[in-house]
Amino acid sequence: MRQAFTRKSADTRREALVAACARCLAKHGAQGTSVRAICLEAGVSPGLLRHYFEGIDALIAETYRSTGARVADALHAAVEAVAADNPRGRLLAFVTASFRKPIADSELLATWLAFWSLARTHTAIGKIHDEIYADNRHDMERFIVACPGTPADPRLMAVALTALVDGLWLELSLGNAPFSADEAETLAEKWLDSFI
Amino acid sequence: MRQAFTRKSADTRREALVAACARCLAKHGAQGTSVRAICLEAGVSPGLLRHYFEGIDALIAETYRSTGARVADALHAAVEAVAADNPRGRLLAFVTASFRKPIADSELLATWLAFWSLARTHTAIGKIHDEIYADNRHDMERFIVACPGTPADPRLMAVALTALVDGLWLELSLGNAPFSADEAETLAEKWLDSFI
DNA sequence: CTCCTTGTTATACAAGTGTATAACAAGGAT
DNA sequence: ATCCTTGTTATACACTTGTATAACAAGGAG
Repeated sequence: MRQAFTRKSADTRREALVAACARCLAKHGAQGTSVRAICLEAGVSPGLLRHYFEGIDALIAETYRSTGARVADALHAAVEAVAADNPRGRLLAFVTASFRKPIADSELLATWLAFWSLARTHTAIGKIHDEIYADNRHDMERFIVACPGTPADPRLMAVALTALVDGLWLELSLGNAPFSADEAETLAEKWLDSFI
Repeated sequence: MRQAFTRKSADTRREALVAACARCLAKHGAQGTSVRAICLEAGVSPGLLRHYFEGIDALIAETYRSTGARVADALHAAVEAVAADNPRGRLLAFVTASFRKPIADSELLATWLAFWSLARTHTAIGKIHDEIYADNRHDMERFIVACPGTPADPRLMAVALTALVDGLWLELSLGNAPFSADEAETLAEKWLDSFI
């Protein structure tokens, strides 16, 4: 006897598969993320994945794009919570959002680790990575130059601040970090005090 | 006909397997690192791995320890190249070594990504990670307090500097970074200027 | 109602995975 | 020389992997 199934539109299915892929990467990491695991998570048969995507790599690439957008949205939401006439507060909000949920999150890190691994070998995914990071750094730079007392080289400042935030985010998300989210926030603020 | 083989001591074989595992992780990433791939790399049959290690996870854990020690050695070698009466120069050497070979290296990053992935789920590997990072941060703190004009909270300073270095190292090693190793060095120096 | 398109499943397949096990070979002890 | 220990290989096994393919079912068009 065949399993009953509901017929859905292509877009809905693609989105559902991307979401399932993200959940899978988060739960089981890159190792445990297979066609079967993803489709089980999506409540769908393995064949359907290949009906909508060229292969599992294409689905992961799409998931990278989607996850990157979700992160960027969360960061911008944090910024929008601060008044427009407080550019320094907005920059600080953009930065410190990385130390709190939903950005600082063990499962998001697991997803990101999988992306980094693939970015190194798979050039298509490498391109997506470059885009996401270029966008992020561009945003960071924009928020930096919006502040009064803009430093001489905002590009380099954005590079440094991004690296600092990434490093702190990584350790917080890995767990067992020898510092708290509050301390990370303090450090970021101190950094701003000295350079901007 | 059986393949000719040379009989070796247990220690030699273990080290050879660890080295092969490291090369494998570097070349093919976590995905492509299997018992068979490692043993092919070591020029040894698959069964031998289980003769010396409880399983592939135990070998990877040992490889993590070994690679961590190799990195720490490289960092300390950079420090020792600077005169003992120049503590600030030694700290800077410790920091900037991460932006040069052999630390800033795409294949080392691939290895490290595999470790991070496993550290999240495998608690035994997580412990090794914590040890390695605690050691590194401890060294960093030691080089910081050795400088004249030690800041109020050297622990937090070490946290921040470690995060900055990690973030810059990560992007440099991933490739296509929008900044050079020289610029990373400049940024680290600027950081020292402001805080120490 | 019937046909036809197509979303969806079930099944099959070849290749790869970690591990278990027995046969083999090398070198020292007797 | 012979035995015995043990390092090492070859092979087998059960399981998972990504993918291909044919059967099936749902819903609209005629």
